[in-house]
Amino acid sequence: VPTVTLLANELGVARSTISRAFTRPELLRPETVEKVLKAAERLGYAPNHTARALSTGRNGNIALVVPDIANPFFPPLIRAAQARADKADVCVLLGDSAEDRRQEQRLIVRFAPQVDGFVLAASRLGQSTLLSFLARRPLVLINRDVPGIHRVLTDSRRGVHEAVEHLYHLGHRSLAYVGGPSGSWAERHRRAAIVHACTRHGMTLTTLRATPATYEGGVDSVHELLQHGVTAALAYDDVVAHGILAGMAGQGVTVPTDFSLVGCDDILAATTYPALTTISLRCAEAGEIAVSALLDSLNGTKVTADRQVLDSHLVVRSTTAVAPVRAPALR
Amino acid sequence: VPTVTLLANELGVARSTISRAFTRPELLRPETVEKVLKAAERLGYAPNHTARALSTGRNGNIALVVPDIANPFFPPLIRAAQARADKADVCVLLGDSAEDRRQEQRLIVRFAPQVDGFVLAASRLGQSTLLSFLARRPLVLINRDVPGIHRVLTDSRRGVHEAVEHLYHLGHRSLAYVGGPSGSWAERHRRAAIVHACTRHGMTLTTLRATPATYEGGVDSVHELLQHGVTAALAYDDVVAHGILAGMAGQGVTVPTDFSLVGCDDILAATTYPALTTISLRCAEAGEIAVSALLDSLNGTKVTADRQVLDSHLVVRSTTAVAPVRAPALR
DNA sequence: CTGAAAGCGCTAACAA
DNA sequence: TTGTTAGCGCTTTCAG
Repeated sequence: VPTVTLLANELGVARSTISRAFTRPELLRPETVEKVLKAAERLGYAPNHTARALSTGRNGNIALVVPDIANPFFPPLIRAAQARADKADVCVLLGDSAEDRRQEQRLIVRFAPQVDGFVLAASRLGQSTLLSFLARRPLVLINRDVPGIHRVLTDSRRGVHEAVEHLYHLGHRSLAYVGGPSGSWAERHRRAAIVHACTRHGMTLTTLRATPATYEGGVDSVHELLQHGVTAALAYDDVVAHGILAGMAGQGVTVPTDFSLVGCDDILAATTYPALTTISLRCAEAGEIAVSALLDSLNGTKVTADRQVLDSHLVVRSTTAVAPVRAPALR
Repeated sequence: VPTVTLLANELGVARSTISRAFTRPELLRPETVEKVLKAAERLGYAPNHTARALSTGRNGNIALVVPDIANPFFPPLIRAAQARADKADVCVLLGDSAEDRRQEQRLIVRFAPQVDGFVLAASRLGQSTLLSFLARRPLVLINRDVPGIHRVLTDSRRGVHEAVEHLYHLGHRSLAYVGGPSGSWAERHRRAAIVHACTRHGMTLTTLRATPATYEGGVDSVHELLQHGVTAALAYDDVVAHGILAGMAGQGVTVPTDFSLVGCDDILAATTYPALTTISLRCAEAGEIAVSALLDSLNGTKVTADRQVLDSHLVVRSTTAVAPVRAPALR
């Protein structure tokens, strides 16, 4: 593996020149910089972050911890986060906490010595625990609202409002909310938004819960859903909605003719049939923004807001239609 | 922050003694170890991993590079890889090459100095490039078959064979293969397997290609697919199959009554409607095995095989049925 | 603008 | 069993 020394000997310059070409090129003559860079390219040289870390005290890594990589909500977020970090020449250590707070804590402790900061998505950790980590390392939260910690939140309120309004205009008057995990910030947030929107539109609201909040949980929830005599439902997220779609088909209920359904997150894009009407949540962007915020705080750039809220909007596709004359029931 | 030097001076011993107390305590007199540990505790000393890495050349990190995190094929693989690494107290640096070989190469070069080895999934890089990286760092490939490099391959042959047989028994005699990206190892492998299986069963085979190999590509391929007068299709992967399913529904073709469809990978589990008959490929396991192999080679444990092939099998769900009397056509 | 030299904190021969 | 002595690869004063 090539090092500064090798490169320096190769070019007949000092090691510091190599170093400067990468860290402070403005101190060098442009042609020198170019010469070094070209040689680096040719010999496959890249600065050793570990060595740099030892010398500067910063190691150019950040950690990203998510509850479940396999949940489709996260890959786009991870991807955007990684791409953003990459632009700043920062590497991402990825952790999957398996939705387990103990595991999450373990990962954080293990990552801590080799990262400059953390992005925690949908953290399950308690406020005080989080605050104690903040004392050690810069920290940015996604979809977890803890005062005092920089956080980026995907706010579904506007989208929920638009969805309820959309359904109202289609003639629906009774709506069900198929909720998700009781511990999650997103769930609390979403539930509150929908209660509010329904009150405002004078819609009857029934709430139930998909357990677990997965495709299967969605399928299973259909049984209960059909007993409530509602003509439409809003699901905790797209995955649950997708399950409901399948469950409905299994019950011979045609969506959207017999029943209207709205998802949340917009992560499945149009990959359901019929294509899912959903609340689009800019969740990939949340990953990018969180990383940017973390990077800023590492660079000492004073961050303006420490609570960044990302707006949402309704995307109408093909699972919502005019309310049926009679609500579908179990057959 | 206390360092070895500080601690050593404090205790009037050599720095190496401090070091040994933490890394090879069996070399020291127990009372010495205890003395050091107690002083460390008192002064709040903890070994600096970065410095240790620089000195030992091993930093307890590995890199995992995938072409696209958002492709549902990878999250389970990443998850399994991360879990396996975690067990060995090793951190995973994740890279997304965006299906771009230049980007892949960039990531590898950037990661190289801070990882002990690489796992490259579905690499797009040329053989010689790969071999040159191998010369620098241990390397394990997933679904890329390069002699001389340790690789783990998900072999779809058996599953393809079972699928063709299954369709044959259901009365199908003409089959289409909707292929994927021409550069990919999986595509070449799968295509060869299906050609072979069809020959063996005396089935007529038509091959086309979903471009791109995505849900949308699958949807789009339906138009061409219906012009070939086949009664069944095998898709490059589950994502393409999922698209075909939607495209068929859009064309008023009922699956499986009018048309039978088989996916590949088994990553969507049963989250399509109807639930997809598919070839199950143990791809998560591939991630775990690749990491294990890499870890073994880092520990100097001689690896037995350098070409690990994971078997596959057909999982019959609900998208295959008795062949229709007439092949469906465009309407 | 570039070179020389001194570490960053730790580990690992080699001695003693 | 413990100490001595070199570095690991990079950054960073300080000179030139």
